[in-house]
Amino acid sequence: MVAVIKRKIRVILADDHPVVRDGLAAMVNQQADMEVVAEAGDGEEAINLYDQHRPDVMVLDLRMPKRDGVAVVQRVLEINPKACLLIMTTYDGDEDIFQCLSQGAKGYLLKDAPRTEILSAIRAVSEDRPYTSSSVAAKALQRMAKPSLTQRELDVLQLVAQGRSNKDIARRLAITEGTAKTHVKAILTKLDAISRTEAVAVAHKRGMIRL
Amino acid sequence: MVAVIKRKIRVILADDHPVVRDGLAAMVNQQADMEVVAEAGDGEEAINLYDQHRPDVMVLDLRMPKRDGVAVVQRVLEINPKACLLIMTTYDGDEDIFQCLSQGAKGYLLKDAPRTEILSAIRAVSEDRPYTSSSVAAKALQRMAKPSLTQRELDVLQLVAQGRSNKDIARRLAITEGTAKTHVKAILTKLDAISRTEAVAVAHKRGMIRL
DNA sequence: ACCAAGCTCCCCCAAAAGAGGCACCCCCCT
DNA sequence: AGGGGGGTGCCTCTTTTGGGGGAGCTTGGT
Repeated sequence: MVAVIKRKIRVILADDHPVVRDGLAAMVNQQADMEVVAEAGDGEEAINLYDQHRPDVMVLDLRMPKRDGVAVVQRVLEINPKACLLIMTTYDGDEDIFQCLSQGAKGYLLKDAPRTEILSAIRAVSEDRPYTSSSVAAKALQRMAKPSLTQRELDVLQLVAQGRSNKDIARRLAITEGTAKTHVKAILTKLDAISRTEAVAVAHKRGMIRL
Repeated sequence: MVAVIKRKIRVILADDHPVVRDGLAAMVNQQADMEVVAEAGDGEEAINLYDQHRPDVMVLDLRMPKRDGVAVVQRVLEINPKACLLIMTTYDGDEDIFQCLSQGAKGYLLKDAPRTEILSAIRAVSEDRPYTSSSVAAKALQRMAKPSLTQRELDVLQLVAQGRSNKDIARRLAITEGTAKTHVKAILTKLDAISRTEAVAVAHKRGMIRL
């Protein structure tokens, strides 16, 4: 075996939990072929550090203070369209992952993934190969079949989830109660729910809303 | 300065995310006065490993597969009423932390706590001193004032959160619809909500239900 | 023994929600 | 020019919800 001289994969970690950053850093730095060059604790920092260091891979938590994963993906890809971004989240079924992936993130991981999977995902993404955990791939297919909500419907859904009445929703969105009801009806149909409360449950399970 | 010979604090880590365990393990093992003696990935394992190793401190994630934090606290305190348990969670406002603390857990931490806070919490708990992060202490006081739900009301609330109608809830709990309505009314009053959907939002925010 | 709390059931009544339908306008795409 | 989707508005009708009570029954504690 001839030792191949190769530059290490340079990694930035972005997660708001110091514990998680430590864990990832420990894992990464133990590998011969990769190293952590910076760590960010929120979205803003992640963007700044990406710009400074231009790493081979950035590992991004989907939910972060200041700017969430989606926003960071957008901004970083503006800075460098070839950026290799690996999204990491606690919850599968998070609607935002699809948004990230369709915007150009290269891979997606669950936080409860075993060490080996995390490391191989980083390697894959660093070579510009997409990596998607199988559970996410499965969900993506399921999702395709299901109708998606319009922006307006999402606005209404958000208020429904807060427990607002149709009348209240109408006032806040400056529309009539009848229109609010129309939107709610559309939401119920699309989410295959019988009542607004069930719609909220479904939407939450699919990660379409944050409570 | 005379070096004081002291046994290290023996720690067990229980968390379903390998990454988090790695992070905590790295932090703990870097300290001169503590060491990780075992790691558990779910509630069952945590209980078994506690029994085997009898550590000075067990750090417990509140949300774990098989058995959640509350159940583990209960069981471990049955095994050893003097056990020093440090609860760790992602979310503040999680109702279960109060249950854990009142059952005899010695401390509570948020996962986004800085390293120093985590380490000092472990040291405090190991000496049988309670450690409660200030944000939790504040919430505990607020909580005192608020009325608590009865078990039956929690049963109903759970079904309400799934979007079930009163009639449906009545069938599942083998009571009349009238009684279901009575419970729902009590829930609305106690949670200070106008509609069932708002009640679900409030309950979720307070961590009284899982969706 | 008694009272309080919790669970159960009942009444009436007003308000809200849900189902079904129709219609207009605007914008984008073919 | 035509078509489709999205947003808006309105109609009727039934069902569900929510608010106000009252009233037994058991259980646990004082």
